[in-house]
Amino acid sequence: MKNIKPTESELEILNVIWDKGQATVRDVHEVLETQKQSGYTTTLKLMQIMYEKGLLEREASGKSHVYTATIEREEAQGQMLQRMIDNVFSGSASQLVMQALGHHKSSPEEIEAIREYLKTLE
Amino acid sequence: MKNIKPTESELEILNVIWDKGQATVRDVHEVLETQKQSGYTTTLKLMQIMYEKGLLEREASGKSHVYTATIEREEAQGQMLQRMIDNVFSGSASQLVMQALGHHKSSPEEIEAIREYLKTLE
DNA sequence: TTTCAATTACGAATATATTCGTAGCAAATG
DNA sequence: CATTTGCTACGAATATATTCGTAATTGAAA
Repeated sequence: MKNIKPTESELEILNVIWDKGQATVRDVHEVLETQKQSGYTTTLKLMQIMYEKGLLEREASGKSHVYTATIEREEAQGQMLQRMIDNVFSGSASQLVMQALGHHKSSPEEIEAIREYLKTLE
Repeated sequence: MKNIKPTESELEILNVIWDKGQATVRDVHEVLETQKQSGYTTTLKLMQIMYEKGLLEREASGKSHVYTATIEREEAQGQMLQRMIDNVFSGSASQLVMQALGHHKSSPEEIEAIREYLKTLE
């Protein structure tokens, strides 16, 4: 099992690739551009580094590369969550859950979904 | 309202200060030493930087300084959680909650606590 | 008062992350 | 075939985080 720790910029890129399934540098850049100002080669360089780190895989396609993530979104979310639980909530997942529920007015539907989910856990 | 974004090392220090309420550099260092190897002046420097950043307050006491956090633990947890929800869970707190519940076998007591908590939210 | 031990202040070295300019290459276009 | 366009590779500059050695300071002890 792969243990990743993406930086903030890397996470932005991963989110685009997870959304799309796969993406070229240009695909990613076009999305990022709408969120913040940045140069094309910046995105390129980051994705090259992520490839070297093993965060991304790529395949040549014409003159460009098509990138995919080497780890599933859920897997990465789980790892980042675990780190937050350990480092910020003294290892208590339920503390985190209650903080999250308290601070972010969840809709009744969401609360119901969580309640349903709790049932399946027993 | 203060918006903080402590680094990993800063968070380790904050955790010690939150636990103790207040602490000198030595206090903090003694705790950190048990977790990882590091020099005293490293801890000192970090705490000086945190003071400059406004993460910590301090008061002279004898020849040393007594530090306190300028933000409550719960407030900081809330901010970090919000950032994780935004950056990792596409803004969905309930997604985060369900991931957290699913991945970390919570004890029946914890689940019960969460269920109770949900009641109070309606 | 002199000495000693603990503390702070400070600067520098190293590591990592971020940004972007330039060069080189290859495919498409005229 | 020459030119343009769009891509990758690469190196360098900058920013931020981390680590620690050394010097200066201070309070307490001898």
